[in-house]
Amino acid sequence: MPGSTNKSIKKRRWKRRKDARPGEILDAALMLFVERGFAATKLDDVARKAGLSKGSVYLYFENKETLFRAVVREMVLPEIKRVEQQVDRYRGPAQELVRKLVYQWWSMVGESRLSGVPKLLVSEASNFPELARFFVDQVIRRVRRVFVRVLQQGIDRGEFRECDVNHAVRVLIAPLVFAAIWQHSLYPFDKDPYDVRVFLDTHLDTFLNGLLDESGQKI
Amino acid sequence: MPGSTNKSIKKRRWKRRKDARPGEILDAALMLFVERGFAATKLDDVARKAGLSKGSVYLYFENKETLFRAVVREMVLPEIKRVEQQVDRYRGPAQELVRKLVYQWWSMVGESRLSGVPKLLVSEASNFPELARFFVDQVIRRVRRVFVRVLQQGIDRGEFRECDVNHAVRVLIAPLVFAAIWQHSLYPFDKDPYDVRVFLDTHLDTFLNGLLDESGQKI
DNA sequence: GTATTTAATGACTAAAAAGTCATTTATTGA
DNA sequence: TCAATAAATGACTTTTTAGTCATTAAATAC
Repeated sequence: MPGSTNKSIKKRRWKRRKDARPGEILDAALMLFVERGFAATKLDDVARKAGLSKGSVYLYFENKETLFRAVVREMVLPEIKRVEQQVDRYRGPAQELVRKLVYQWWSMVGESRLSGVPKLLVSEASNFPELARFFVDQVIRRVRRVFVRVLQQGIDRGEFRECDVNHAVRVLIAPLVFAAIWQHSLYPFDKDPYDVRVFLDTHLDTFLNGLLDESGQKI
Repeated sequence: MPGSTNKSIKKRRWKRRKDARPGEILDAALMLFVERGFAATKLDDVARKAGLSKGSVYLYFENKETLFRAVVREMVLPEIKRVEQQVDRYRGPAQELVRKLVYQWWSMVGESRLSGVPKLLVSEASNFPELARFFVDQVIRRVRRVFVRVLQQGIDRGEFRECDVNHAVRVLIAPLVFAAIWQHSLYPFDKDPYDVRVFLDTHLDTFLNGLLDESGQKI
């Protein structure tokens, strides 16, 4: 019988959750900003997705722009530090390290909600120049630096042939970033089958094979 | 003496240029949409950039969305057809063809205003699903098909080793698209020097070298 | 030169979404 | 249990920008 369950139960309209709110708002905002972009995202939608009202969002974030900046800064930095540490610890053949890093990067960035951040920053860079600068300095360049070290190590060990490491690292990274961006943009509209793992494997195979010292060992 | 030159010259306030307007509006719109995205682009700005008033834009395009769709459709299709024809004509070693295509692609897509289109579509895909579908079908997949044919040819000729052509082609293309997107997004904020030509060369070197038949010829 | 046509304008209206705040109500603690 | 506190609301105001249209003036035809 409908209505019998809530006969005289006073429904609590909302709960106080001061501590949980900011994180929930950031999560909801990240998802919508990634999907729609900054300008096309309504704060009302963010609020609804985060399970509160628009007015409450303004209790935690000064305005829409502040929220946007917070999304990028808060979500990204903790992760990038983890990568750097992981690389510091590793010892072994450069080839193996590259493979490990690529797969780790994918499972961390590619499969988590964070994978949307590259798309978001590519889309909004010119609307938020100082955020773009922050992202390039604090994320992109640090990731590059990590990979440069690995490649240089490989060359020093004689695994890889001499090459322009600065550009090689960009060639190595480009398909990774591309895959993340793709996932959040045109992938859903592509009818041709495509497996990110196979894509990364293929990239690793050709890239590493192409980088092998001519006299050197096979993969 | 200021003012003497326009003493009694009746200044023409505007000219009738019915034929030229649509193209000029499309050009201006493309630039702004690429830079700022759809929602953040004001029709007033498009109009000013195109050298007319906002009201006039509505003489040529029904509304903002129609204009957006027109930008993508009108600008892209003519170019893609040219690429396909160029490939059809070519005969020679697959390696050379790949190199030629990459450089041609760059000078056509990378250095022209069209290079902004990939960024635009990546950014707006989920806001314009049917445009995204159109772009994937009519551009991306056709470009892939062209490159697949070349790679397969190389394998058949024994230049390249056997491999998953469908994924290899994505690995080949990803850095190209990435470079175009990068150029229009985070590149201006990157302090590390980077030369697209060298980037493409490095990519070609590792990719082609990585794809060479193990028993085969050197680059 | 004058009348007619229509490209072009810009001041206007309408719609949408950002941002505010007086009020409500869950929570705390006396 | 009741008063005090502050988290949360949602109706409201403001701002922004898409879209309209009566008017202006350049081009054309007579």
